[in-house]
Amino acid sequence: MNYKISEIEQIIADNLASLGFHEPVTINPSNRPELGDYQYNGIMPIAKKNGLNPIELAEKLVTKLENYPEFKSLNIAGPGFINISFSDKFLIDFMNASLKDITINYKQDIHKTIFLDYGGPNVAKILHVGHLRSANIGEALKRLCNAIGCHTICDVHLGDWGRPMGMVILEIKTRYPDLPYFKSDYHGEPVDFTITNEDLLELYPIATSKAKEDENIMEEARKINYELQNKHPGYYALWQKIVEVSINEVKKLYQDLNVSFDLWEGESDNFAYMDEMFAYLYDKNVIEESNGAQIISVKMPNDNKEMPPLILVKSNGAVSYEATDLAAIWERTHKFKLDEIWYLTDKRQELHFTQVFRASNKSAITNDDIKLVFNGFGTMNGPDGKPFKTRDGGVMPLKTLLDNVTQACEKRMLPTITENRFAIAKTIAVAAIKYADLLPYRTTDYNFDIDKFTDLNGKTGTYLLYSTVRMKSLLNKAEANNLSYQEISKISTDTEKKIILAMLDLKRIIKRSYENRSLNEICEYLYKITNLYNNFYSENKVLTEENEATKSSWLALTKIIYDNNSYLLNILGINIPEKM
RNA sequence: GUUCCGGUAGUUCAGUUGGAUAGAAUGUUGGCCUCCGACGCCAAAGGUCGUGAGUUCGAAUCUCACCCGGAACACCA
Repeated sequence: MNYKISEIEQIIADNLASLGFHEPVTINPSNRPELGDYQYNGIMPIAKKNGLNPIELAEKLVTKLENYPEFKSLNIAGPGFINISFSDKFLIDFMNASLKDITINYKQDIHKTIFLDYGGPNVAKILHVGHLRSANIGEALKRLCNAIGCHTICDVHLGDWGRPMGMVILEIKTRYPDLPYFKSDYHGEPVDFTITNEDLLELYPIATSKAKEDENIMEEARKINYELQNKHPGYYALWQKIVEVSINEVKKLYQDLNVSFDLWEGESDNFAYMDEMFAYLYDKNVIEESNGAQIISVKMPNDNKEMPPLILVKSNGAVSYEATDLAAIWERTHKFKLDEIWYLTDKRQELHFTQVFRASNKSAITNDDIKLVFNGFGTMNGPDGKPFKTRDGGVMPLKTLLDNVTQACEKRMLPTITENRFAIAKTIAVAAIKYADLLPYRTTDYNFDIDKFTDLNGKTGTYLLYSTVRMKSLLNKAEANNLSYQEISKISTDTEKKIILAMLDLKRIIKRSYENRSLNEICEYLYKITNLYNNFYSENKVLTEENEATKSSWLALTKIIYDNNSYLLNILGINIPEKM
């Protein structure tokens, strides 16, 4: 017997075809649960298109479907809705298949190679709260892609190139003019000079404000940057040191947040392909000169708004970051065989990426065979709805945020937990932050509210962890008492049925999340199924249940929901502590 | 000014191909611990879906106009 929704849909499509109607069929969970488990709404459009009475058509279809053992009942309601109730056998088979292999609820028939560009930290600058969403959403999307069966390549896309680098080097030069890096006879020898991340964080704002105030200093920084880009030995060696220090610091924080990358490339790596790309672009004859700048016009005939050109080289001769992003596409498509490239940045950068994508297509760096996808996300604001700031008006470091939430979580932990207490608090804090960040639809702005996020009640990461840890605790107790469970053999209560129907809906949720490139539905789903299970948990006592078949079915159910929650939380990049 | 995004319960947000009685969290009120972790569970109240028109069997969803909020709009990245 079949146990998948897609197979049910195929049965309906086949029977519809035998009536002469060749239409794709999708069925959805019923919004009138008292009438059925699922509903098929497709009869009405078909009847309309063919000038038929929808009720009569529905009756013909139902007559053909009635004998399938997958269905318990089928009924027609209203203008032609077909309400479907599944047989217990169908539901039980489905659950036992999930018990054997939870991934059947995730894998889709999609096998693409997707390159993800997220993270985007800047060298010599602090990782602040504005960097959270790119890393968090990007990481979760990567895991989602892998769960459905796609191959991913992830690049952190480090901001390690450009004028700020010149400013920082200039500031170091001002402070330590005698360093060998700045001597004309320097050729890359090792230098006994250490600089810490704290030094860099202190240097950067000073360097940028000095340059802003004094045009001479700015000019000097520009010059250093120009020489750096042409691999001036001293500047280049110093720059490498700065990058290394920065990366090590950033990696630590990403590790705390369960964020990882396959590639730690930066704009400097893209820059290495610049000459090659420019030669190609000139050959393609897409570059024009305008007001002293080198541009690519990216207007299209159907545009109903102004589309400014993509600036490759500014009028002062400096290469723009648009060119860097185009070079990144060049590099990636030359190095890898890709189906899609996904960008995770603030949605305010949409125009920029539209320009870059158009330039890429216009110059045939990419064609229809590679899809460039901009996944803009909303901004995280403070509780007042304005851009998130610290009390004194500065940007809040991501680490400070994590520390604050960790402290708040620690206070709420059971006092009896002394072992690894701080590490557990951090795990909970990461869950609280990540879940709250992934809960709204990707493009929605949201307010960061530390009290709300660390609240233990409601739709929070804390609630999910608590509930999941409790499931695990139950399973551990069962194991300690040598209670075995092989499969679900019966459905005893309404709540169990609701849980099973929610499980049945998972594959659709996963697919929609992938298509929308947003984790919000997965977050909602996790809350829903966890709440349903908690409902079941408070209504029934599993371990003391006297009927053996009921007890083992309930344990198997618990195991499935635990496995599933673990799998879903893992997609969100959230770890589950042993205790909390 | 042009373009895009948003306006749904007191508050924060979901809302599928146009589908039946618009959902959840929080807050409010009231219940539930002899028993697997009460950091839990249940119930109730709470809505002119920004406004007005149109399309049709049927609109929060599609079209048009308007009101309000936010963002982007050539050399900052």
